[in-house]
Amino acid sequence: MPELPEVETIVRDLRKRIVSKKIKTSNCSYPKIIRGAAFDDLSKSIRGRSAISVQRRGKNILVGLSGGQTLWVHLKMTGNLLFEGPGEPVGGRLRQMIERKHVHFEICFDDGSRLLFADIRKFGRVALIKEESETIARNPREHLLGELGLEPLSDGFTFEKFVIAIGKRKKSIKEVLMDQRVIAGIGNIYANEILFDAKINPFENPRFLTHKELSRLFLSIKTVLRKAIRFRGTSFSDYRDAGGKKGAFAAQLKVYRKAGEKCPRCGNIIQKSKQAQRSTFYCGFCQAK
DNA sequence: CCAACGTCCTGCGTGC
DNA sequence: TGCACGCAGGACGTTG
Repeated sequence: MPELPEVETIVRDLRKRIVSKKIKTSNCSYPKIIRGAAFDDLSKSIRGRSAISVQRRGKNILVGLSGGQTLWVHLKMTGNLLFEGPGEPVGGRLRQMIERKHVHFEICFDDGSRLLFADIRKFGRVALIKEESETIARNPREHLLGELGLEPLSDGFTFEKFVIAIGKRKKSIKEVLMDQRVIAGIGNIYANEILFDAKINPFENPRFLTHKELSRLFLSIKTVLRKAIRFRGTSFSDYRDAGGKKGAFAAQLKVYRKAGEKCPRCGNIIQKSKQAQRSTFYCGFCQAK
């Protein structure tokens, strides 16, 4: 479930903690999570390298290493990236993940600290990108990053680009918002919340949205994502930040997982439906078509 | 070309 | 109580 706000929270935490640290060793207990080259190759390639940057692109985490290589991580549904400082074993959920053998990959730094990749459902993936990270940014068809669309919190995310990106699509507006090739980083939770905030029906055809509705949607994308980052993301059962702590945005959710409850805006009952095999939550009154 | 569905996985909630 | 099943869903793969 980590979407843009959760990934951004993790990236900011990790940036403070691992930049300039040197990799001593790495271990992998479930090789299927490694994409591309075999784990042994990856392990040899990163040994002795230092982390020089931590960046986010959509829901992708990119750890830049000295020598020009980049470690790519995608957390998918239930993945966690957790940092354990030197000589300070973590408690709580991370301890539980370790004990239940949900840690599948780890990087040990030479100061004794560790970066752990844990994932209950093993959907998350790790890979080493050998080209320079700049090359990746310039080439949107780079395989591991897919064909990523607009970065919604960047300066390049303008209303004009947004309208062009949205306009041609034939699927419902909610499916379009979740399409990583259009806008990168929005998943099911924030698609629901953004559409509620913008008072737009999730089933609406993007072609029929008025200029006024598109303006509201453009604004809601930015305000909802920014607010969620301020609250350090949404935690239900699985998401934790790099320190193993929960995000606080779940208490700010207006419609997601609130079927049968009253709409906080108009008091009507929040509906639950399905779109492309995913749950959709909305208020049928203030998000009417 | 695109839409729709299947796949990967485990934990949790529900119903018999 | 215990078991079977459905559900959660991001992104990729396959099918039609």
